[in-house]
Amino acid sequence: MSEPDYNSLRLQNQLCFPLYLCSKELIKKYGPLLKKLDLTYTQYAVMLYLWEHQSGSVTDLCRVLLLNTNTLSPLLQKLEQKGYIEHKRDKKDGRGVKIQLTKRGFDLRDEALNVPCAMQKCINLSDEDAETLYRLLYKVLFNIEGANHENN
Amino acid sequence: MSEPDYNSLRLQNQLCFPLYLCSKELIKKYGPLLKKLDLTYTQYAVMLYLWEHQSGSVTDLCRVLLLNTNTLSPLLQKLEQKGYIEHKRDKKDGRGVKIQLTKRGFDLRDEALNVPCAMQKCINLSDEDAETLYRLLYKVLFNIEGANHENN
DNA sequence: TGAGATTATGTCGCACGCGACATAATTCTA
DNA sequence: TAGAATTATGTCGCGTGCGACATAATCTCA
Repeated sequence: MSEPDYNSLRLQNQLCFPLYLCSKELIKKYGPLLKKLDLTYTQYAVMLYLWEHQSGSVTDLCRVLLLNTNTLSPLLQKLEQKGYIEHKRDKKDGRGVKIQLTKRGFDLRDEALNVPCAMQKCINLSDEDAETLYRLLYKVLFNIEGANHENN
Repeated sequence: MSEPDYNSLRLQNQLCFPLYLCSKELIKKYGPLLKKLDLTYTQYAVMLYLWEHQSGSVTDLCRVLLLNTNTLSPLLQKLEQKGYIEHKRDKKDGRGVKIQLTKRGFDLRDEALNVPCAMQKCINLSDEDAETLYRLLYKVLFNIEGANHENN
């Protein structure tokens, strides 16, 4: 018997590996920019959601950011400590919590305006490449998330 | 004065966001497959390197995986506890450490052979799309890592 | 209406991943 | 050749991120 083909196990043949590197390194690049806003990357993502939608439940945020409550709950507590958001129990449904921006959180948006531009310059892709990348990433996401829902 | 353009802050206009989701969700998909090998994703990446190169220093692994020693050191200790690798002080240069596979670590490769195939099926991209995605990811990596080296 | 199922949120323990810093060995240089 | 700079590895503290589980409120339906 001949030796099995181990090429599929080479690091350079893994699609997930550059994905992992890219995500990690890009988030690292956000660091200095977001530090000025006293935000981490995940906290920034929550703020992006809230700037766009004004408010939302923990479940809404979980669904959009693909995070579990056990990640989001402590993170939201930290954002509250910073004074950027408020927790409010839903009066109609005592289980639910409504997350809302404070004035300070709302005002932070203007300070964040330069972030996307700086990151775009850092990534430095042509519009066409960026769009292709974006489209393929969502295709992968759709494929693997679809597979998730089949299991549930 | 008119209101600033906040569109650049919309979640759906961030390239980093699907990257972050894709990486996170794909790594989650690896979970059940790697659990059978008693490996996490990052530990798996280390093993991929070692299966390919037989041995390497901590610095080698840091360079390839774009990780810091403060992440890798504890991780390598865990791999040693599992009996997959060995630490050996370099005799010529007392600072260096050589990481080597044990027999058990080496043999694990055969059990890992099904993993890339299963992941490819899960990602479910055409060869052409996969290649384009791969190419664009490395382009971004090159751009942002290049920017890193300028700063150093 | 009341017991079980479901839903929304949260806690606990573990594993990255990083910035800042510590330590030991080697190399460089005056 | 001694002291400074560099290099290789490692520790500490904090912030995700997840699986497993806990708790409280609501819903369902016999």
